[in-house]
Amino acid sequence: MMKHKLKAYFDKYVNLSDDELELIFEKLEVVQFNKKDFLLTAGAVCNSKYFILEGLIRVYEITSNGNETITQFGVEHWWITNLDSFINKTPSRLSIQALEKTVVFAVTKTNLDYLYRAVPKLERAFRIITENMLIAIQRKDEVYMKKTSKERYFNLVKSIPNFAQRVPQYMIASYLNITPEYLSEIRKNNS
Amino acid sequence: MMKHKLKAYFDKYVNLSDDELELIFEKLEVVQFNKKDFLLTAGAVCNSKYFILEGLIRVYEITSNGNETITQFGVEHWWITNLDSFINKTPSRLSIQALEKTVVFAVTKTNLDYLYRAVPKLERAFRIITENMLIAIQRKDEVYMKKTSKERYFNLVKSIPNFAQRVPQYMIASYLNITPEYLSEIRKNNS
DNA sequence: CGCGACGTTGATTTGCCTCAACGATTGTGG
DNA sequence: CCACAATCGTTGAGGCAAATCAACGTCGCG
Repeated sequence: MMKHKLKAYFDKYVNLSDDELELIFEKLEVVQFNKKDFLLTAGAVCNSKYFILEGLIRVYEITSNGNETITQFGVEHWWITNLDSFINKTPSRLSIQALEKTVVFAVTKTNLDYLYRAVPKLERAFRIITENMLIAIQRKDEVYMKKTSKERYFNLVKSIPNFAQRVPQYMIASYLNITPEYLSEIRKNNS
Repeated sequence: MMKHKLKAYFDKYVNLSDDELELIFEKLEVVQFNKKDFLLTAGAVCNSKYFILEGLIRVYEITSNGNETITQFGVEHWWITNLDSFINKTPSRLSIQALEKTVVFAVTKTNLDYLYRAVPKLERAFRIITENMLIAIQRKDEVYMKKTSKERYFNLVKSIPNFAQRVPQYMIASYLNITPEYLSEIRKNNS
């Protein structure tokens, strides 16, 4: 059941009483998205954080020269949002879209700010979660700044189960910052 | 005075009472580093976070093929640490070094964990600070993933005052992930 | 069935690297 | 305080990874 999943997740960071868990649960909304549905469309302000219960999403941007570049994929148990837009209430240049049928907890900024005050332990949990995201992004940067396209590709497909099967190749290429043509060549020479 | 600077900084995030500020101040240490001194050497565990009061530092790594690559610069009012090593107590592959005479507040993990409990508002402050760092690194990634070397260079030098004067070119090149030779060419064609 | 989305292949171009050599500047020991 | 070495920046020749552009095969879906 949903509430149980939430408890199991937060237990990794803090110990919540049943009352605290209940408070949090009341302020979350379970939302289901179908394939190709948008969690956020470019131009809008990102008003929610999403915790992915199941499914797969992508975060992407249409660049000035008109082609889309994917900045992030999200899978089960990841928090996804446009943090910049969420915090600063600025219009998002990024869009967030479901690539499969996806179920999330959505929490609005208003509700989250309320919860931080009502359940101080949540502040701690998100301090730690955010730190972990920072570490993850720094590790990713190490790979993406210093490694070749080939290494980045194999690093990615082995980090998410069945990734190459779940996502079209041109999206993987976009995320890796290489052209679909070149990714095709990489795959040909290594299979 | 040092304590005043600290108060002004945290006031941006939370309102601390004089008592709370005093508690925090007691657990910080003011440390001065001379040019070329190390705040952290590769192989050691990173036991402190550093808040730069004045000066300039670099974070860098010696890669497997023997040359150094700079992953971060830090200037006044930035928090610097190897977060991965700091949190997980793993040996750091990164080194942190002063590029100018640099004065910092240093806070150990033990003291910071103590302070989170003694001053819950600090948890909030660092939740927000960490979120801001995440936003900053995401913005940096946008530039570094999608832009040419030339664009990255001019983006960097205009973001930190006098940066090109304070840091040798080969370090800037390293941070930008280009060779010193190529940076030289970029500069020749655009001045 | 036909159309659009996706992947592949090949020819050409380009951004950036490698290697080597050479000024200019800095700093340090005699 | 000078001399020499080390550090730093520049220039040029040649090479490679990856992009661009264009064309074509294939598959799934309306």
